[in-house]
Amino acid sequence: MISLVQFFKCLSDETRMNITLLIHQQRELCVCELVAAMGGSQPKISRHLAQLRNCNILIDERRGQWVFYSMHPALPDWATSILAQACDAQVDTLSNYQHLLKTMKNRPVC
Amino acid sequence: MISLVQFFKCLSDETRMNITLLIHQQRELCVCELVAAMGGSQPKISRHLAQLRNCNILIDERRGQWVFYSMHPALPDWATSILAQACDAQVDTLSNYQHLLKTMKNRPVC
DNA sequence: TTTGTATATATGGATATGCGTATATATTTA
DNA sequence: TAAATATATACGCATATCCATATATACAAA
Repeated sequence: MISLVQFFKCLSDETRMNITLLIHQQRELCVCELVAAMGGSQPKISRHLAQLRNCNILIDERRGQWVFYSMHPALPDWATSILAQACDAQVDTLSNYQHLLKTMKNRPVC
Repeated sequence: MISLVQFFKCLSDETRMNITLLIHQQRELCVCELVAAMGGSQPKISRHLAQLRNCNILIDERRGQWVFYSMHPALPDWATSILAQACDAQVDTLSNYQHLLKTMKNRPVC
């Protein structure tokens, strides 16, 4: 189980924080959607996703050529509560990402 | 005003996280109390306090030979909520610190 | 004013972190 | 099987972070 300080460390990078909040809000997203929303290079996003996966914040699931990430089902309640608060504090940035997702080209069909 | 990611960065170090949670819980503590509770060197605690002060998470107030730290009065609501959740997740460690405070020698009189 | 206690800061070094680039792997489609 | 797309990892480098140690500053008491 993830420790509190490890959880904060995972959220202490802007990219990782926004990835986590966006997935928390959208339930699941694949890597290419995250790349489109966050606007970084694919290896950059992928490396941060690996870290969040290794810390048991996210899980991944391959579906065809895509890999979808979602919140770890055993995430502690305190972590979920903190993420909900954080989403509130970050509504503006998140709605920006939502718009980029909607207008993204070649978005995979779920 | 502090950003969400900056807030998480401040809490991403074990010492800073525990300092913040303990002060959030105890309302205010002076540096020597924090040194006694957390068990690090005085310069180490002082450096972390300076960082939390510069980020507007804590404020300091000198009273005689002591400097007392407390939560910044303008801390955003989302930050306060996150700290409350974090305290819940950290009760065991915090009660440990409380005990060290109670049994500390030469504790300053408020 | 000297001494002691409390706190802050400066410095240097070890380690961690984040990134770009290149490349590897997996899957689908032709 | 070859080519295209999606994703992951390895490597090297620049920078950030954290710490111990030494020292500076502020205040209190003698």
